[in-house]
Amino acid sequence: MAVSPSSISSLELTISMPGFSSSPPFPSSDLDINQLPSGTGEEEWITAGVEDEEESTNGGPPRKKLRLSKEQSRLLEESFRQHHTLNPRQKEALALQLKLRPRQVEVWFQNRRARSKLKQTEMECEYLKRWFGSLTEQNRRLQREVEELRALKVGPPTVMSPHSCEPRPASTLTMCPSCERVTTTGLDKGSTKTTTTAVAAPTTAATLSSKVGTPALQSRQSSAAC
DNA sequence: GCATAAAAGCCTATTACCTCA
DNA sequence: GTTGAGGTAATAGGCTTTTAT
Repeated sequence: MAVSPSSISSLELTISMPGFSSSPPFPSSDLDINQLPSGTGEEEWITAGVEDEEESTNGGPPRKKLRLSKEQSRLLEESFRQHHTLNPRQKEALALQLKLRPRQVEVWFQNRRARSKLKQTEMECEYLKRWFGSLTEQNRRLQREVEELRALKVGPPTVMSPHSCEPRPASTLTMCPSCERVTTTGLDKGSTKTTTTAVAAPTTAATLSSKVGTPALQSRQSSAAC
């Protein structure tokens, strides 16, 4: 599974496979994530309120939550568009540029990847729902069609067999009960042609089916046994 | 070369905090 | 002023891959 990160936008809906380069995590004993970076500039730190005093009296640092500035967010997004993962150098450079700690940049990228994936999953879910709906509709239509054909009760066209000189059906339409596909049995000895009526899956579905078995794919796989 | 432990890096789930209606 | 929902920074734990022995 490969993805070209360079072509991915911030809300890209392709599957992202993370790269394998990032910096080692900074243990909290080495670097307190809530500690203000030296020379802090643009980021906005918010103190949490009442409990802070209790914590600070207990020896712990007051809890603070970082709010990234618009400019920091913009730069991070821009960077994310170029790479979904950062190698240690990139992370270091970005952290320096943003006046953040590398760990914070790393965390931001992790969360950003998670958000991307969530968004993608939601859209895939929507897509599959719609696809299912259209397949159901098509199935209904085809079943109606079959019923109508049966209702006609017209005998199939006959031809003369070259061997027995007896009339026999030119072809017979049958439907597989499990996969509900129409099978045409022709004249030739043992020639059974299966007519595929599957809906052509759009590109997105093709992408999906590479990850999970789509209904069409599963249908195709199951009907292979017919 | 093979086995194994440690390190590194990522993902996922969750928490904690903030903002806003 | 209070409350609940939503957004997001940060944490914890687990898994996979890489590296050193």
